[in-house]
Amino acid sequence: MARTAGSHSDITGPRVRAAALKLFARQGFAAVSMREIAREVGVQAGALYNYTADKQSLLFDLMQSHLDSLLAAFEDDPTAAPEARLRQFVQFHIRFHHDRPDAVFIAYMELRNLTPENFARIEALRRRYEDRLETILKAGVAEGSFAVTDTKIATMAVIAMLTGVSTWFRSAGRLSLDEVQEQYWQMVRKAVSAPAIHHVS
Amino acid sequence: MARTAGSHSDITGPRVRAAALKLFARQGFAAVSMREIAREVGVQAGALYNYTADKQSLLFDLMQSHLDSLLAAFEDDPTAAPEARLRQFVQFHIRFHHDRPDAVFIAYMELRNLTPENFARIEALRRRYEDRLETILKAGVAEGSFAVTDTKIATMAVIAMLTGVSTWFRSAGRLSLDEVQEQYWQMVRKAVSAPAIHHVS
DNA sequence: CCTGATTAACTGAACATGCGTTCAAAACAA
DNA sequence: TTGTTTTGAACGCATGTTCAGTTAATCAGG
Repeated sequence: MARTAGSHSDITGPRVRAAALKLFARQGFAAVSMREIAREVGVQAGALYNYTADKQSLLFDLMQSHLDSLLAAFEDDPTAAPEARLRQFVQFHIRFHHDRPDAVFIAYMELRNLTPENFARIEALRRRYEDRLETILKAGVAEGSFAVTDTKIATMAVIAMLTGVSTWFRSAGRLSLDEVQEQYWQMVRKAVSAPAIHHVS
Repeated sequence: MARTAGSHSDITGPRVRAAALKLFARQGFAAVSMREIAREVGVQAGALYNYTADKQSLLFDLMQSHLDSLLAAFEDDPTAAPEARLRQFVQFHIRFHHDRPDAVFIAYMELRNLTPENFARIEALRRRYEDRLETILKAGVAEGSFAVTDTKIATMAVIAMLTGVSTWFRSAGRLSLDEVQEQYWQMVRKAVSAPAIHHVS
């Protein structure tokens, strides 16, 4: 046997990526074999090499397109108030990551399985995303509405806090995503705002 | 050849655990072979099975003892002010995790490589640690010094934020760990405190 | 609408290598 | 001498990747 009925690269290609995404997220890159991906697609292992040079490239491509779409999706309005921009960032980050749990998981967990060159490229993309947030924080500090000692640290703290949502949030749980977004926004807002001057009436 | 000079289980045992900790953290559980661990110890692969039933148990033991020592090391004073207790938690968490980068990495990244039973036991330990923080937050809310809508969410947010330090902090970097601890404490304090009533003079 | 040639997609077997684990035999420690 | 610790070989099976061969889809010309 050889070519199978209905086979077409426009169809199989995305299915290979989807299967790899799912399996890498569930089991980890190193624990997934090419034969396992092939089985998920419904194809023999050899056929995968029409769609990727090797296993490593498959991982890299998944990470790269995740970060590309992350950067493309976030819209920031530099003319808006820093607090509004930050609120937008918080809500966007939580929503975007919630919608792509597998890609998020891979992008954070499988960095060590990248070759040094690929790692550097992924890190550069991640850095660009972090810079988008830091730009907002800097604007707020310059304007006086935010008070953080070090915008780089605050950037890392906020992103870690927001990304952590995906480790525990379940749609079937006690809270809706909207409620979670709102509560995280309140915490982030307070964390970066000027400290309270308690007005005792 | 068989038994080697100087061999002793009191020595080899800890070395096996140390080698596994190091390699699992650097390359991931699935990517490390028993032969690789053995080579690091300076022994043949078969000898490892004097110290662990199998590879899975080795991972579980490392995670369990990490979480055991985490729970044992954190000292909370229920009679102190909630803000002081929270400050203590923040500083402890950052310091403890900074001192054990490999164990932290494994405890967060390799959960999916545990069998269901082992996973449940590790999760229970983690939950107990989270509960320690939530207890502090609840005390502060009851007392009125903290203002968070949901203490469970705040707990997860704070822990994610603090644990994130280990993803970027380097001792050789721009900031000392003391400075980082202080800045994170300020952000956490503000995030959970009652919102500012801006006093315009 | 049919026929034949060409191209694209896939199979299945093979390659060398590595895997976790077991165990009889051997050598050291007490 | 007894008991502990390690070796080294072996087990069956899985790994990523390559490739000649085979079949389905596509296209050209009537």
